[in-house]
Amino acid sequence: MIETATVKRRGKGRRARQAGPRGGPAPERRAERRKAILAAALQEFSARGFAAARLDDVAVRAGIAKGTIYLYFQDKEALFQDLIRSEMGPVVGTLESALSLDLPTRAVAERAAELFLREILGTSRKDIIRLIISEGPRFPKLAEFYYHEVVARGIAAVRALLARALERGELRSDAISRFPQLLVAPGIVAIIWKSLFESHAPLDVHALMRAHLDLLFGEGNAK
Amino acid sequence: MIETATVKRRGKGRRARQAGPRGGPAPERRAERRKAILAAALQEFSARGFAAARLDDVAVRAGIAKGTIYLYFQDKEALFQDLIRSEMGPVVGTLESALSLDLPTRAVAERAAELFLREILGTSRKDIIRLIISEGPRFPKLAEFYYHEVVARGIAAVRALLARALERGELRSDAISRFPQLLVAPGIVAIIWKSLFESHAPLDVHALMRAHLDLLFGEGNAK
Amino acid sequence: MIETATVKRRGKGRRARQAGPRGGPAPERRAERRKAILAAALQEFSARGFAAARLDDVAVRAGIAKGTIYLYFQDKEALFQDLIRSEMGPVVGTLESALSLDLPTRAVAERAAELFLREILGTSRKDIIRLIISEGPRFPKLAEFYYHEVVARGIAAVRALLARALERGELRSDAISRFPQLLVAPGIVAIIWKSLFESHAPLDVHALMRAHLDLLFGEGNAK
Amino acid sequence: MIETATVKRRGKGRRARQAGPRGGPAPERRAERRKAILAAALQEFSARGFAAARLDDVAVRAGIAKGTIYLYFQDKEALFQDLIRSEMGPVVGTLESALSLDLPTRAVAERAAELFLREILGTSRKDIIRLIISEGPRFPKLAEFYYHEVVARGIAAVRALLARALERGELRSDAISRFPQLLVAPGIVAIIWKSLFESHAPLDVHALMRAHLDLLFGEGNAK
DNA sequence: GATGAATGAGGGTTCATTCAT
DNA sequence: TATGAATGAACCCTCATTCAT
Repeated sequence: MIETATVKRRGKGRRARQAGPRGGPAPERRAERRKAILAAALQEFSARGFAAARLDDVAVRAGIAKGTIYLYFQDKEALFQDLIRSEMGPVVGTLESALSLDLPTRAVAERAAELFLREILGTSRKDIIRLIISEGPRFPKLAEFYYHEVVARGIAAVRALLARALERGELRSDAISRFPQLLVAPGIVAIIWKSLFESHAPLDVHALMRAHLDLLFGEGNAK
Repeated sequence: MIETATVKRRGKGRRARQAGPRGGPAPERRAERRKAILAAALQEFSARGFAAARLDDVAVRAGIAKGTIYLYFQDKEALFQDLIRSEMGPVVGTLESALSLDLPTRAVAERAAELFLREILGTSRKDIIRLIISEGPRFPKLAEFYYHEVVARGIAAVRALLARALERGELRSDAISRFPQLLVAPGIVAIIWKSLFESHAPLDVHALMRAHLDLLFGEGNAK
Repeated sequence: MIETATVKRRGKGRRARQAGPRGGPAPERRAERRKAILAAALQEFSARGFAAARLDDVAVRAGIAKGTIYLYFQDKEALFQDLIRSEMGPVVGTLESALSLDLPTRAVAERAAELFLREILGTSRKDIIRLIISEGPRFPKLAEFYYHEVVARGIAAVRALLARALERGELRSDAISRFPQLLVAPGIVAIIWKSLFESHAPLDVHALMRAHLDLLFGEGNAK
Repeated sequence: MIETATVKRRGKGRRARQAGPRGGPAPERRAERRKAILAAALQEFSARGFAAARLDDVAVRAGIAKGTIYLYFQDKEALFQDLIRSEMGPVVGTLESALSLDLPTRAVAERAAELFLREILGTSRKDIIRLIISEGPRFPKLAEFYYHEVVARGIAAVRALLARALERGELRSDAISRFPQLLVAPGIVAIIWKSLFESHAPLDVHALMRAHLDLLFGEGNAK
């Protein structure tokens, strides 16, 4: 087949402008729009999934023209990935500091649970997590990012906390220390339940988390 | 018929024939093909997700022509829903009977865990579960079906088991009795972990499940 | 930037089917359609140029649906390139045999000129040549193909003819032998003239060619 | 105003301002910018063709903002047409005076050839000619302009020269007198060759032109 | 029934053109 | 005057669905 060096122009080369020369004519107008697009994208992506979401709808929801999206994001995929990253980045730090408080372990765990309820389950970040679960296998680099930036850091923080707890004799077993996934599992399941079954069988996530902690630490209340 | 919130392009007028006029030309040839299509569909859907999967690829994988799919399934959506239903139905019964065995509760739980590992995590059924998690919000009727046919029945069986266990004093608390989700959560997380992070951090699901049961029942082995 | 191995599916991989399994259900129906598309494409491309031509218009002109084009050609570029190749290939052979006739050189040249007038200037092939001139720089591989398959072969044939002519003393000089471009130049110019200026100043190409041959061979008539 | 057969999207209502209200804010700054834009446009148009060239790239190359182009030119098409006209105008005069020198005809022809090599083939004007060849059919008014302002004047000058040459017996035949295209043809072909085949088969245009003149005038050197 | 060529609506992306600053 | 962000019409290409064979 005859191939050419032609016509197909900008591959991933040209990227959405990051900041105009002299600072750009709209200093934080730009940031606002970017946020509006990300917010709209979150809604559309989480309502329809990556493939089925239409940038047309994202634009309408963001109150801009379709082409404008491309002034802020390379393409649909970059929009998706930027969305994931911008939403998840901030929480990890908060989580890490919550886990490193010098309090009785159960108390720390309860703070973390509250944090999860307030900052994740109660916000659109839960949708981000669903998106990662759903689309991760199709976006290996995104899964990798999420693993390194969120999961691995979270696991490390949990392990540090639990090592101390074990020393202090606050834990029944080293099970969650070896498998921090066990600590988080109910949170994940809560997210999934709420998005699939909430209308059929509402779940009292507060109570679920309390029961979970009771299992781990024995009954008791550190509040 | 299961309806969804998704948009349809062409009319839903004619439906896939359910049985040939005069008895059908191929008695169980028909069943074979149906299975081949479902198997192919499972692969494509779980590799790409519902929206991005192409019926063309399903057909190639099933070794048939594209149009043939429409002799067996109404449309792409029906294929997807039939797939979910045909795969998950059978397991529930097995699970129910495993949970109703008259053995020490820990032993029953271990059987159930083995069953999960063997029949779900070790097979393509884990992909079905991922698909439900991913696409459920877009297919409310499917989530409903899954809730009633799988989740609710599973919960009922677990509750029966645990009620007995509580009476017998085999459980530390009534936590999982009130929230059977806690029992299942590590299994869900294992499925997700394997599809997203296995290459970055392999997970020993056997050990994970054992640690989980240790937490619930205290250390010990009922085998 | 996060990259993925994702989503972007078929690059140039999947090619337009070349022939169905059992010969294809439409034996030469396929060839007919292909021709219809090529004919339509020729019109659109030569009327608007490669970039500005719309496949939509090609489809309408060919009497088919837009998507059908993609059953026959990989993409717009492949259609363009196939067009050039399918049109120019055949003529070269005819030209070569015309040039190798064992006749007085002037007679051979006149046959070639007639051939040019009849088979190129008088047909849509002149548009192909214009297209190559116009788009060649943007399609280097196409220019290469054209150079090797048409130009180089033409030059070789001309050189063979002229070498013989020089031996026989039929030529005034070895100028065109060294620069066969000189032989062809008026033909090229005629094509360009007709497409640009014909309406302002009609050109009698017959007379032009005769005058050209007179210059090369001295006045005389071999017919 | 030059009109074309091409489609316009937005209205042609407002035109590029030709001179600032109260005299214009920048006296010949304006001319400089105009030149910069034209130079940039030449590069982009000749590299990509009219349709595929992007005004964005023109602006970048000219070191201005995209919108600024519209302060100097009506629209893309006007820019293109102004480009052609501004580049070709000047040469014609030079050519005409070269052709009207009172020297032996062969000498005049050689001067003209040198002029062509130096002022056209050796500069970006050759790209202008390629552009006219390529886009002329889509811009009839441009072809008309080019015909009247360049071609017709060139032909007239050539005819005058050759009439004198015939009288003086310096020409073998009246062929080129009747068809001045024959005189120019090798130049055209050289332009095309260089843009298409130079990398495959370099062409010695000097030698080509000399051989051409030898054919017309018989061997000899008037220098 | 089975096939696969054909259809055509749809969506991502581009880019000429406008206009608020 | 100059800027460049914003617009939105277009266009290439895909793919679910149909239907003649």
